Amino acid sequence: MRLSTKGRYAVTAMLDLALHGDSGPMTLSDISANQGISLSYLEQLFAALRVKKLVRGVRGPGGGYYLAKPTKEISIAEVVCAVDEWVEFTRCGGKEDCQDGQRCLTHSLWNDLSSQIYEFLDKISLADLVARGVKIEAEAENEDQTKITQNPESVAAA
Amino acid sequence: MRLSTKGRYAVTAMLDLALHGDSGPMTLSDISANQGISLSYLEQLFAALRVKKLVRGVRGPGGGYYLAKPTKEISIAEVVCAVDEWVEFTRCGGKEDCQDGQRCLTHSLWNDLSSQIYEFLDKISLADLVARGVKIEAEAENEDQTKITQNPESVAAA
DNA sequence: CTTTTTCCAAGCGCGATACTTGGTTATTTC
DNA sequence: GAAATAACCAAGTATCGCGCTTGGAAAAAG
Repeated sequence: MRLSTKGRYAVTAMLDLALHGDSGPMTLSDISANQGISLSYLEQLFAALRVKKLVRGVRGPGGGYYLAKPTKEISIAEVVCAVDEWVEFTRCGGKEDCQDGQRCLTHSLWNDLSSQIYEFLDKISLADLVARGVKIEAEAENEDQTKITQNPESVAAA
Repeated sequence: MRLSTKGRYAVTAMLDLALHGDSGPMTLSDISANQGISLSYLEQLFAALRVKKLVRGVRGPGGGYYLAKPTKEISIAEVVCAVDEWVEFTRCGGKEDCQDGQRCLTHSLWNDLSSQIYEFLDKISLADLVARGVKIEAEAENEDQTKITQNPESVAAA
Protein backbone atom coordinates (compact mmCIF):
# COMPACT_ATOMS: atom_id res chain seq x y z
CA MET A 1 0.00 0.00 0.00
CA ARG A 2 1.13 3.46 -0.67
CA LEU A 3 2.04 5.70 2.21
CA SER A 4 2.19 9.40 1.58
CA THR A 5 1.18 12.62 3.21
CA LYS A 6 -2.12 12.26 1.40
CA GLY A 7 -3.13 9.38 3.63
CA ARG A 8 -1.91 11.25 6.68
CA TYR A 9 -4.01 14.25 5.76
CA ALA A 10 -7.04 12.02 5.47
CA VAL A 11 -6.41 10.39 8.83
CA THR A 12 -5.86 13.72 10.55
CA ALA A 13 -9.03 15.11 9.04
CA MET A 14 -11.03 12.05 10.04
CA LEU A 15 -9.62 12.29 13.53
CA ASP A 16 -10.75 15.89 13.62
CA LEU A 17 -14.23 14.71 12.69
CA ALA A 18 -14.09 12.04 15.36
CA LEU A 19 -13.04 14.52 18.04
CA HIS A 20 -15.74 16.92 16.97
CA GLY A 21 -18.09 14.20 18.10
CA ASP A 22 -21.84 14.32 17.74
CA SER A 23 -22.38 18.07 17.86
CA GLY A 24 -23.75 18.24 14.35
CA PRO A 25 -21.88 18.06 11.07
CA MET A 26 -18.48 19.66 10.70
CA THR A 27 -17.59 21.82 7.72
CA LEU A 28 -14.50 21.30 5.64
CA SER A 29 -13.67 24.94 6.24
CA ASP A 30 -13.31 24.18 9.92
CA ILE A 31 -11.07 21.21 9.27
CA SER A 32 -9.10 23.30 6.80
CA ALA A 33 -8.54 25.94 9.48
CA ASN A 34 -7.70 23.35 12.12
CA GLN A 35 -5.27 21.32 10.09
CA GLY A 36 -3.87 23.81 7.64
CA ILE A 37 -4.99 21.83 4.64
CA SER A 38 -6.42 23.66 1.65
CA LEU A 39 -10.18 23.47 1.34
CA SER A 40 -10.33 22.10 -2.17
CA TYR A 41 -7.74 19.49 -1.40
CA LEU A 42 -9.88 18.41 1.51
CA GLU A 43 -12.84 18.27 -0.85
CA GLN A 44 -10.98 15.84 -3.03
CA LEU A 45 -9.99 13.69 -0.10
CA PHE A 46 -13.54 13.66 1.21
CA ALA A 47 -14.90 12.80 -2.19
CA ALA A 48 -12.88 9.61 -1.99
CA LEU A 49 -13.89 9.02 1.63
CA ARG A 50 -17.52 9.47 0.68
CA VAL A 51 -17.31 6.93 -2.11
CA LYS A 52 -15.91 4.45 0.39
CA LYS A 53 -18.82 5.21 2.73
CA LEU A 54 -16.64 6.49 5.52
CA VAL A 55 -18.25 9.91 5.72
CA ARG A 56 -21.63 11.39 4.89
CA GLY A 57 -21.99 14.94 3.64
CA VAL A 58 -24.97 17.24 4.04
CA ARG A 59 -25.24 20.33 1.92
CA GLY A 60 -26.41 23.79 2.64
CA PRO A 61 -25.95 26.10 5.58
CA GLY A 62 -25.37 24.24 8.80
CA GLY A 63 -24.21 21.31 6.72
CA GLY A 64 -20.88 19.57 6.68
CA TYR A 65 -19.62 16.06 7.16
CA TYR A 66 -20.48 13.25 9.56
CA LEU A 67 -18.63 10.05 10.11
CA ALA A 68 -20.72 7.39 8.40
CA LYS A 69 -19.84 4.79 11.03
CA PRO A 70 -18.94 4.81 14.70
CA THR A 71 -15.28 5.60 15.34
CA LYS A 72 -14.71 2.09 16.61
CA GLU A 73 -15.59 0.68 13.21
CA ILE A 74 -13.32 2.87 11.14
CA SER A 75 -9.78 1.61 10.85
CA ILE A 76 -6.84 3.74 9.82
CA ALA A 77 -6.16 1.32 6.99
CA GLU A 78 -9.61 1.99 5.56
CA VAL A 79 -9.01 5.71 5.60
CA VAL A 80 -5.59 5.47 4.02
CA CYS A 81 -6.75 3.06 1.34
CA ALA A 82 -9.70 5.29 0.47
CA VAL A 83 -7.53 8.18 -0.62
CA ASP A 84 -4.10 6.67 -1.19
CA GLU A 85 -5.27 3.98 -3.42
CA TRP A 86 -3.59 0.66 -3.08
CA VAL A 87 -0.80 0.15 -5.51
CA GLU A 88 0.89 -3.16 -5.89
CA PHE A 89 4.29 -3.23 -4.33
CA THR A 90 5.39 -5.77 -6.84
CA ARG A 91 6.13 -4.93 -10.39
CA CYS A 92 4.62 -7.81 -12.28
CA GLY A 93 1.35 -7.45 -10.39
CA GLY A 94 1.03 -11.19 -10.07
CA LYS A 95 -0.19 -11.80 -13.57
CA GLU A 96 3.18 -11.74 -15.26
CA ASP A 97 4.48 -14.93 -13.72
CA CYS A 98 7.69 -13.86 -12.09
CA GLN A 99 10.58 -15.72 -13.64
CA ASP A 100 11.63 -17.88 -10.74
CA GLY A 101 14.59 -16.83 -8.72
CA GLN A 102 15.40 -13.37 -7.50
CA ARG A 103 12.32 -11.53 -8.55
CA CYS A 104 10.07 -14.01 -6.86
CA LEU A 105 12.06 -13.62 -3.66
CA THR A 106 11.77 -9.87 -3.40
CA HIS A 107 8.24 -10.28 -4.67
CA SER A 108 7.14 -12.19 -1.60
CA LEU A 109 9.23 -9.93 0.60
CA TRP A 110 7.30 -6.86 -0.51
CA ASN A 111 4.03 -8.68 -0.29
CA ASP A 112 4.80 -9.63 3.28
CA LEU A 113 5.75 -6.10 4.18
CA SER A 114 2.72 -4.74 2.46
CA SER A 115 0.25 -6.93 4.33
CA GLN A 116 2.29 -6.25 7.44
CA ILE A 117 1.68 -2.53 7.12
CA TYR A 118 -1.95 -3.04 6.28
CA GLU A 119 -2.54 -5.23 9.32
CA PHE A 120 -0.81 -2.74 11.55
CA LEU A 121 -3.05 0.09 10.40
CA ASP A 122 -6.16 -2.06 10.23
CA LYS A 123 -5.96 -2.93 13.89
CA ILE A 124 -6.09 0.71 14.91
CA SER A 125 -9.44 2.46 14.84
CA LEU A 126 -10.27 6.12 15.05
CA ALA A 127 -11.65 5.35 18.50
CA ASP A 128 -8.23 4.05 19.51
CA LEU A 129 -6.61 7.30 18.46
CA VAL A 130 -9.21 9.35 20.27
CA ALA A 131 -8.76 7.26 23.40
CA ARG A 132 -5.04 7.66 23.15
CA GLY A 133 -5.44 11.41 22.93
CA VAL A 134 -7.55 11.51 26.05
CA LYS A 135 -4.92 9.54 27.89
CA ILE A 136 -2.12 11.78 26.71
CA GLU A 137 -3.98 14.86 27.83
CA ALA A 138 -4.70 13.29 31.21
CA GLU A 139 -1.25 11.97 31.90
CA ALA A 140 0.69 15.16 31.21
CA GLU A 141 3.72 14.05 29.22
CA ASN A 142 5.46 10.76 29.75
CA GLU A 143 7.02 8.98 26.84
CA ASP A 144 5.12 5.93 25.74
CA GLN A 145 6.92 2.72 25.00
CA THR A 146 5.10 1.39 22.02
CA LYS A 147 6.65 -1.92 21.14
CA ILE A 148 5.46 -4.47 18.75
CA THR A 149 6.57 -8.03 19.04
CA GLN A 150 7.88 -9.45 15.86
CA ASN A 151 9.66 -12.60 14.82
CA PRO A 152 12.24 -11.90 12.15
CA GLU A 153 12.63 -15.55 11.19
CA SER A 154 9.16 -15.53 9.69
CA VAL A 155 10.49 -14.13 6.48
CA ALA A 156 13.46 -16.39 6.10
CA ALA A 157 11.30 -19.35 7.00
CA ALA A 158 9.60 -21.06 4.13
CA MET B 1 10.97 5.65 5.52
CA ARG B 2 10.04 5.88 1.93
CA LEU B 3 9.04 2.81 0.04
CA SER B 4 9.13 2.97 -3.72
CA THR B 5 10.18 0.90 -6.67
CA LYS B 6 13.58 2.50 -6.37
CA GLY B 7 14.28 0.63 -3.17
CA ARG B 8 12.92 -2.57 -4.65
CA TYR B 9 15.22 -2.22 -7.63
CA ALA B 10 18.15 -1.83 -5.30
CA VAL B 11 17.18 -4.87 -3.24
CA THR B 12 16.64 -7.02 -6.32
CA ALA B 13 19.97 -5.96 -7.74
CA MET B 14 21.75 -6.66 -4.46
CA LEU B 15 20.08 -10.02 -4.28
CA ASP B 16 21.35 -10.74 -7.76
CA LEU B 17 24.84 -9.92 -6.54
CA ALA B 18 24.36 -12.13 -3.52
CA LEU B 19 23.21 -15.06 -5.64
CA HIS B 20 26.09 -14.57 -8.01
CA GLY B 21 28.20 -15.43 -5.02
CA ASP B 22 31.98 -15.40 -5.00
CA SER B 23 32.64 -16.14 -8.64
CA GLY B 24 34.30 -12.79 -9.26
CA PRO B 25 32.72 -9.39 -9.67
CA MET B 26 29.44 -9.00 -11.51
CA THR B 27 28.88 -6.34 -14.12
CA LEU B 28 25.96 -3.96 -14.06
CA SER B 29 25.25 -5.03 -17.62
CA ASP B 30 24.54 -8.52 -16.36
CA ILE B 31 22.24 -7.25 -13.64
CA SER B 32 20.58 -4.98 -16.16
CA ALA B 33 19.90 -7.94 -18.41
CA ASN B 34 18.73 -10.12 -15.50
CA GLN B 35 16.40 -7.63 -13.93
CA GLY B 36 15.32 -5.49 -16.84
CA ILE B 37 16.61 -2.31 -15.24
CA SER B 38 18.35 0.24 -17.40
CA LEU B 39 22.12 0.27 -17.08
CA SER B 40 22.52 3.90 -16.19
CA TYR B 41 19.77 3.78 -13.64
CA LEU B 42 21.61 0.90 -12.04
CA GLU B 43 24.75 3.01 -12.10
CA GLN B 44 22.97 5.68 -10.11
CA LEU B 45 21.65 3.21 -7.61
CA PHE B 46 25.06 1.63 -7.20
CA ALA B 47 26.67 5.00 -6.76
CA ALA B 48 24.51 5.42 -3.68
CA LEU B 49 25.18 1.86 -2.53
CA ARG B 50 28.88 2.44 -2.93
CA VAL B 51 28.80 5.59 -0.82
CA LYS B 52 27.11 3.60 1.93
CA LYS B 53 29.84 0.95 1.67
CA LEU B 54 27.48 -1.82 0.67
CA VAL B 55 29.23 -2.64 -2.61
CA ARG B 56 32.72 -2.32 -4.01
CA GLY B 57 33.37 -1.66 -7.67
CA VAL B 58 36.40 -2.66 -9.72
CA ARG B 59 36.98 -1.10 -13.11
CA GLY B 60 38.25 -2.41 -16.37
CA PRO B 61 37.60 -5.64 -18.24
CA GLY B 62 36.64 -8.45 -15.93
CA GLY B 63 35.56 -5.86 -13.42
CA GLY B 64 32.19 -5.24 -11.88
CA TYR B 65 30.74 -5.09 -8.40
CA TYR B 66 31.26 -7.09 -5.24
CA LEU B 67 29.24 -6.99 -2.09
CA ALA B 68 31.35 -5.09 0.41
CA LYS B 69 30.14 -7.21 3.32
CA PRO B 70 28.96 -10.78 3.82
CA THR B 71 25.29 -11.24 2.91
CA LYS B 72 24.47 -11.93 6.54
CA GLU B 73 25.58 -8.42 7.49
CA ILE B 74 23.55 -6.55 4.90
CA SER B 75 20.00 -5.82 5.92
CA ILE B 76 17.24 -4.91 3.50
CA ALA B 77 16.68 -1.71 5.44
CA GLU B 78 20.26 -0.66 4.78
CA VAL B 79 19.83 -1.19 1.07
CA VAL B 80 16.54 0.66 0.89
CA CYS B 81 17.81 3.56 2.97
CA ALA B 82 20.91 3.86 0.80
CA VAL B 83 18.96 4.70 -2.32
CA ASP B 84 15.54 5.74 -1.06
CA GLU B 85 16.75 8.20 1.44
CA TRP B 86 14.80 8.47 4.62
CA VAL B 87 12.07 11.06 4.60
CA GLU B 88 10.19 11.99 7.71
CA PHE B 89 6.73 10.59 7.84
CA THR B 90 5.60 13.45 9.97
CA ARG B 91 5.01 16.89 8.65
CA CYS B 92 6.51 19.09 11.30
CA GLY B 93 9.69 17.01 11.43
CA GLY B 94 9.76 17.19 15.20
CA LYS B 95 11.17 20.66 15.47
CA GLU B 96 7.95 22.51 14.91
CA ASP B 97 6.29 21.55 18.20
CA CYS B 98 3.07 19.96 17.11
CA GLN B 99 0.17 21.92 18.49
CA ASP B 100 -1.23 19.45 20.95
CA GLY B 101 -4.25 17.46 19.99
CA GLN B 102 -4.89 15.74 16.71
CA ARG B 103 -1.66 16.34 14.97
CA CYS B 104 0.31 14.94 17.83
CA LEU B 105 -1.83 11.82 17.76
CA THR B 106 -1.30 10.99 14.13
CA HIS B 107 2.26 12.15 14.60
CA SER B 108 3.10 9.33 16.96
CA LEU B 109 1.03 6.94 14.89
CA TRP B 110 3.18 7.53 11.82
CA ASN B 111 6.34 7.43 13.85
CA ASP B 112 5.33 4.06 15.22
CA LEU B 113 4.53 2.74 11.79
CA SER B 114 7.72 4.11 10.37
CA SER B 115 9.95 2.44 12.92
CA GLN B 116 7.79 -0.63 12.56
CA ILE B 117 8.61 -0.85 8.88
CA TYR B 118 12.26 -0.14 9.47
CA GLU B 119 12.55 -2.86 12.08
CA PHE B 120 10.81 -5.32 9.82
CA LEU B 121 13.25 -4.71 7.00
CA ASP B 122 16.25 -4.43 9.28
CA LYS B 123 15.76 -7.90 10.64
CA ILE B 124 15.97 -9.43 7.19
CA SER B 125 19.39 -9.87 5.64
CA LEU B 126 20.34 -10.68 2.09
CA ALA B 127 21.42 -14.05 3.43
CA ASP B 128 17.87 -14.62 4.68
CA LEU B 129 16.48 -13.95 1.23
CA VAL B 130 19.01 -16.24 -0.38
CA ALA B 131 18.23 -18.97 2.12
CA ARG B 132 14.57 -18.53 1.50
CA GLY B 133 15.15 -18.90 -2.22
CA VAL B 134 17.00 -22.16 -1.76
CA LYS B 135 14.13 -23.48 0.34
CA ILE B 136 11.54 -22.41 -2.18
CA GLU B 137 13.40 -24.14 -4.97
CA ALA B 138 13.75 -27.28 -2.91
CA GLU B 139 10.19 -27.50 -1.71
CA ALA B 140 8.48 -27.21 -5.08
CA GLU B 141 5.61 -24.83 -4.47
CA ASN B 142 3.65 -24.71 -1.29
CA GLU B 143 2.34 -21.44 -0.01
CA ASP B 144 4.24 -20.10 2.94
CA GLN B 145 2.42 -18.86 5.96
CA THR B 146 4.44 -15.88 6.96
CA LYS B 147 2.82 -14.39 9.98
CA ILE B 148 4.06 -11.78 12.27
CA THR B 149 2.70 -11.51 15.74
CA GLN B 150 1.56 -8.08 16.65
CA ASN B 151 -0.31 -6.50 19.50
CA PRO B 152 -2.70 -3.83 18.25
CA GLU B 153 -3.25 -2.37 21.71
CA SER B 154 0.27 -1.06 21.72
CA VAL B 155 -0.76 1.96 19.72
CA ALA B 156 -3.86 2.83 21.64
CA ALA B 157 -2.00 2.35 24.88
CA ALA B 158 -0.39 5.44 26.30
C1' DC C 1 -33.27 35.08 -3.86
C1' DT C 2 -29.29 35.00 -1.27
C1' DT C 3 -26.15 32.55 1.48
C1' DT C 4 -23.90 28.47 2.80
C1' DT C 5 -22.13 24.41 2.02
C1' DT C 6 -21.21 20.18 -0.49
C1' DC C 7 -20.09 18.56 -5.00
C1' DC C 8 -17.42 18.59 -9.41
C1' DA C 9 -13.91 19.42 -13.26
C1' DA C 10 -9.87 21.19 -15.12
C1' DG C 11 -5.38 22.71 -14.77
C1' DC C 12 -0.78 24.12 -12.58
C1' DG C 13 3.87 23.99 -10.22
C1' DC C 14 6.80 21.03 -8.13
C1' DG C 15 9.53 17.15 -7.15
C1' DA C 16 10.70 12.29 -7.71
C1' DT C 17 11.10 8.32 -10.72
C1' DA C 18 13.06 5.79 -14.38
C1' DC C 19 15.58 6.47 -18.11
C1' DT C 20 18.72 8.58 -21.93
C1' DT C 21 22.76 10.71 -23.81
C1' DG C 22 27.35 11.53 -23.87
C1' DG C 23 31.00 11.54 -21.91
C1' DT C 24 35.73 10.49 -18.44
C1' DT C 25 38.53 7.72 -16.03
C1' DA C 26 40.79 3.23 -14.64
C1' DT C 27 42.21 -1.44 -15.91
C1' DT C 28 42.96 -5.45 -18.66
C1' DT C 29 44.15 -7.77 -23.03
C1' DC C 30 46.24 -7.87 -27.35
C1' DG D 1 51.05 1.50 -26.74
C1' DA D 2 46.27 0.77 -28.67
C1' DA D 3 41.91 -1.07 -28.10
C1' DA D 4 38.38 -2.88 -25.44
C1' DT D 5 35.95 -3.10 -21.16
C1' DA D 6 33.54 -1.49 -17.42
C1' DA D 7 33.13 1.58 -13.55
C1' DC D 8 32.31 6.45 -12.83
C1' DC D 9 30.09 11.06 -13.72
C1' DA D 10 26.93 14.98 -15.26
C1' DA D 11 23.12 16.72 -17.47
C1' DG D 12 18.75 16.45 -19.38
C1' DT D 13 13.92 14.39 -20.43
C1' DA D 14 9.18 12.32 -20.05
C1' DT D 15 5.94 11.05 -16.93
C1' DC D 16 3.39 10.81 -12.82
C1' DG D 17 1.60 11.88 -8.21
C1' DC D 18 1.02 15.44 -4.80
C1' DG D 19 -0.87 19.55 -2.93
C1' DC D 20 -3.20 23.31 -4.38
C1' DT D 21 -5.87 26.77 -7.32
C1' DT D 22 -9.63 28.36 -10.12
C1' DG D 23 -14.17 28.42 -11.35
C1' DG D 24 -17.96 26.77 -11.24
C1' DA D 25 -22.52 23.70 -10.32
C1' DA D 26 -26.32 21.74 -7.24
C1' DA D 27 -28.68 21.38 -2.91
C1' DA D 28 -30.45 23.15 1.42
C1' DA D 29 -31.50 26.85 4.80
C1' DG D 30 -32.75 31.63 5.95
